[in-house]
Amino acid sequence: MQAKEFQRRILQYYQQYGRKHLPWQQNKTHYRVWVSEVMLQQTQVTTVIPYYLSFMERFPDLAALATANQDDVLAQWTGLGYYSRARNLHKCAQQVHFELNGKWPSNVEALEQLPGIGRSTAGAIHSLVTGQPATILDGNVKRVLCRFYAIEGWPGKPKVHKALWELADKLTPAQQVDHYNQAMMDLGATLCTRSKPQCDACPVQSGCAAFAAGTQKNYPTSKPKTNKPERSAIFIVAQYKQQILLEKRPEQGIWGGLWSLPQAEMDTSDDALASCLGMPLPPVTIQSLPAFRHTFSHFHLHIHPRKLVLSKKPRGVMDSDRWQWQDRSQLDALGMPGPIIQLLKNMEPAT
DNA sequence: AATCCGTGGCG
DNA sequence: TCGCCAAGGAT
Repeated sequence: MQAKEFQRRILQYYQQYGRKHLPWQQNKTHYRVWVSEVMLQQTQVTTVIPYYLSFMERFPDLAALATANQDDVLAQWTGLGYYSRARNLHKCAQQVHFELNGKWPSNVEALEQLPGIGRSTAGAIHSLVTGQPATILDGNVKRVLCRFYAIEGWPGKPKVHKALWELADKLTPAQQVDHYNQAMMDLGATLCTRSKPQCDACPVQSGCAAFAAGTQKNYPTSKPKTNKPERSAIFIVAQYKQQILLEKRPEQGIWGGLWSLPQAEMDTSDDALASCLGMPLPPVTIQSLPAFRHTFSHFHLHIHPRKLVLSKKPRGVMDSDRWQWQDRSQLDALGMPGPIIQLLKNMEPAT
């Protein structure tokens, strides 16, 4: 099948079945499309929608986001994952608002220089907002292309990745690129799905190499397996009256920039727990709460909570701005990891 | 180039 | 219960 015919069918598919009523497809602006594209990185539409609506209510425009505190931005992102996206989103807003006078770059190359915007996201923003030509290559497009051309090899491999970009470039039309790109993502998300693809309804079935061979399920080639290591840590729930001691995590690393519980090595004794927080007084009680496991993108973490009920609020090390006592009823005001929120929510109220 | 970075849904 | 992976980018 020639590129022209492929494009014609994809555009026809868009007319009939393309998604046109997603929240970020209404009142299209750079700001609204950009926020949606970043939220949609590695994240499915149904997960994003409630976050997107809430985010737009809290930060209706670029100025609102650029002038907000990072804590407020991360609080909106809580539970969505990949928190560097939120930090970069905030940085990017500040750059465009303060350094570019609110004017978004008018070409893909300049868009790609902004924090959190890579090649595919830049192409998506540019094409979807302006309608001008730009290539995208997200997970949906990759899956469609891998099947259509029966491409062997995991798409994460640089060689395969490069080949996919070249094919994507070659197939992208000069006209109606916004419709074409949207349709390719819709096709991948609704018909050419990972499991049980609905090939009967596919507009490019007749040219699909995988369909012809009946090997749709073999594409894209899956990632080589690597076992995730198991890690364990003590999480300290230091409670004074109705307040919990929180520690802001460093920007780099897991849960970067979020407020979490102070951590300790597994072999830390109960006596050492209090002192490692610099507490002058021993806590009234130390109680072990049920451990649970949380899985990240690349390791498992066994969380062993220790509850320390304090009779007096300690002073000292916690005077730095990375420490904060937060009222239990106001935990959602800060960006916090989902599992930590759950842990604190499940805990019985203090006596 | 390979690794790091979350979470939820699915079979 | 568990492995897989989904609208990727940064280092």
